[in-house]
Amino acid sequence: MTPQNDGAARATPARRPTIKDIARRAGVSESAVSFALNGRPGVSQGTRDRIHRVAEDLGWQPNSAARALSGERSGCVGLVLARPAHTLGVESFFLQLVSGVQEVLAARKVALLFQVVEDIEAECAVYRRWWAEKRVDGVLVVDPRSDDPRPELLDSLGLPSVMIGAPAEGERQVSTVWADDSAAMASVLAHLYELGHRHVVHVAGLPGLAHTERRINSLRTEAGRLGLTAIRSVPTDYSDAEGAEATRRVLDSDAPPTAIVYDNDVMAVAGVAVAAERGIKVPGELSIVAWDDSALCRVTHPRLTALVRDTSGFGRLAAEELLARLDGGPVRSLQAELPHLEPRESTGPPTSGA
Amino acid sequence: MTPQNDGAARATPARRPTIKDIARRAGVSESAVSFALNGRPGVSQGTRDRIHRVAEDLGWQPNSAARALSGERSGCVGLVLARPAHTLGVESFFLQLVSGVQEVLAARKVALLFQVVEDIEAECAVYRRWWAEKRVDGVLVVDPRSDDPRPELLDSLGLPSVMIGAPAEGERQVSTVWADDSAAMASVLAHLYELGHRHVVHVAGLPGLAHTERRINSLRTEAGRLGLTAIRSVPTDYSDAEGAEATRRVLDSDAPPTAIVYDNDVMAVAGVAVAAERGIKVPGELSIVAWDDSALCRVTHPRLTALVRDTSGFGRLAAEELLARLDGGPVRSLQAELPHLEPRESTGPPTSGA
DNA sequence: GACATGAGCTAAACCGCATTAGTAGCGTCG
DNA sequence: CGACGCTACTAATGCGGTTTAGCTCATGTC
Repeated sequence: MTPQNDGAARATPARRPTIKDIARRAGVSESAVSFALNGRPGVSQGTRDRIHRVAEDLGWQPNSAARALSGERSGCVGLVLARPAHTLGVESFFLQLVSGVQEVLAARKVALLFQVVEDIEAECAVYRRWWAEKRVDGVLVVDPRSDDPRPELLDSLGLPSVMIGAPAEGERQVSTVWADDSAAMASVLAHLYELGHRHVVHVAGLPGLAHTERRINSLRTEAGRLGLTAIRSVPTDYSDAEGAEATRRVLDSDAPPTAIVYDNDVMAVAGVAVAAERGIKVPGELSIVAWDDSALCRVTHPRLTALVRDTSGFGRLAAEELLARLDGGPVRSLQAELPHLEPRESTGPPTSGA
Repeated sequence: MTPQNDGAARATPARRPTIKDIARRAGVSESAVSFALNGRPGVSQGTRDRIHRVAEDLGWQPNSAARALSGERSGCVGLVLARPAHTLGVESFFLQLVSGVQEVLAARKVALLFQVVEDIEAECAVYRRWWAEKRVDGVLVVDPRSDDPRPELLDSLGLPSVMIGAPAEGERQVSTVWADDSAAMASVLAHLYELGHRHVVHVAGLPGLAHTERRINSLRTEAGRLGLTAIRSVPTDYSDAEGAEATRRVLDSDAPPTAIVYDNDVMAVAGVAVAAERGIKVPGELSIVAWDDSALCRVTHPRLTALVRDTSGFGRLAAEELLARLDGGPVRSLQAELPHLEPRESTGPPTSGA
């Protein structure tokens, strides 16, 4: 079509304008342009306006590399997701989180560098590389663990960072944004208790994750407070397969529970499927609660009672905190809005008390 | 803990080594270092080895900004996802795609810039900005539309790009990586036809999307070939809500279908829920096929017959093509492996032929 | 022995911007 | 009226690489 493009050759459609071009057109020096465009003093209002007009005309945008090289900032923040590829299943949490993050970052013209890796070692390697390459100004860290090597690493690299999901441990230079899983678990158990459930099983997520531990501990504490003994948590890897397997195991036990709380939506749905397989009525014979709401929970039959969080709000909060850190703000620990329980059709009074 | 860190102040943990440091330590000029580290001629093997050793010792990594500024490349490619925030529901497709993309990019030390925006106008604005800022070397474009403004824009910007999902339209300098939706739809219809279905409804996705159009057209063509008349497609926005709504409508019609093909997994699951609501047996009275497999399809009861694609393989292919373009390769149109149908429990012969 | 050749290296320019250190012009003050 | 300070600007430098031009020395050639 375009005759000058013979195969591999790429056209050079329009040279990017630089401040030099602006300087020439406005009849001033490059420094004056730089001052004007960055709102620094040293230029008269008239000249400033003229420079802005010319820049606008030319459609100038700062070359991010040049800015990163001379200034401090790269204008990027990073997010690494460490998950074995096969685990990247149905997980609405992430895209929602990221969309919240973007909302805040985009407004400040900060880009998000995203990387998916296999495991936490690879994740640490990415941080090191990004740091060495000076590719990012800071990072958002997800899936905090109970014995997490990342805060120390990030601290030693001096890479500003925000942990998403768990309150700080130790005295690291790492902000945290978290939701109160303990209180949330308490509210779930209270809901089930009020309905009359005395025997509840918690199908938990990965044991290494900090929020898993907190949910498990909270469940134990609250059960003690209510005088319940037939309460326990069983660990899984969050997959539908293990969720189903755990469900079968607890239903097969001598004293099956009257309610199950699942640590994510996928496992909860898998649990419903197991119940359906066996002809167990939900919520008549078994009540089910999903931690984290999603389309999934509204799509099954019966629709699932779920713990709703404002995930994208969570992302916004985290991004704001990271930007604040980059601007020299203090290390903080921020708490997101408390999740609330959305009762739907999968929970009800047990038919026969234990 | 660390006494020198008083609040906002960030520590400077270790200066990043530069080629200057390497040059000094190796007793050569900076240019020699650059030549050696980039495998260019002009340095003896001995010196080259020495330089490499020193670089290794110092843990040197090229500063991405500096490299971007002097060289051509920024070492980043971009991916923009245009979705209204509330649509970011259960969608395994993306994370899987991205994980495949990363696998290839990471091996070449190319970073992925990721952005979620509201709509396609915002998406175009992001491309313009990235181009002007010289932030990315190329982009991956998803969700091709039947009348898509993006290829023209990217072409005019001279931004190397790969469209994921649809074959090229027109003569743009844009590579495409796509799956044969037409053939896939034909195989789905053949499967249902063999089982005895003569009345099939296709609950389609967004009408504007190119692959939606191709599926619809293929369905019509194939139905014609098989002599079927009671075949149609109904459009939706991919959400579980519209999927359920469409299901109710077609089941309420005068001549309800014996099988429904859904354009994604979420809607298929919603369809199963609607059937359950009404006591319609799946697959006895209604067969259901989901386009795109996911944990979701294996988690419901009955488990869904689904069209399986190697999504992360798709991502790998796209990333490889983009890297090839960046290396000056020609614009190509690559076809991914044909999706295959995975029969599970949601399809079977209809109880009474139409 | 004069000269071309090429390998191996260095010096210097450059990428686009930010920033620091001037400098010219001008009003003010003692 | 010269010292001083202020405003509005320019020149120069640096960020960390890549790249081009040039320089030196050994070797080969007729």
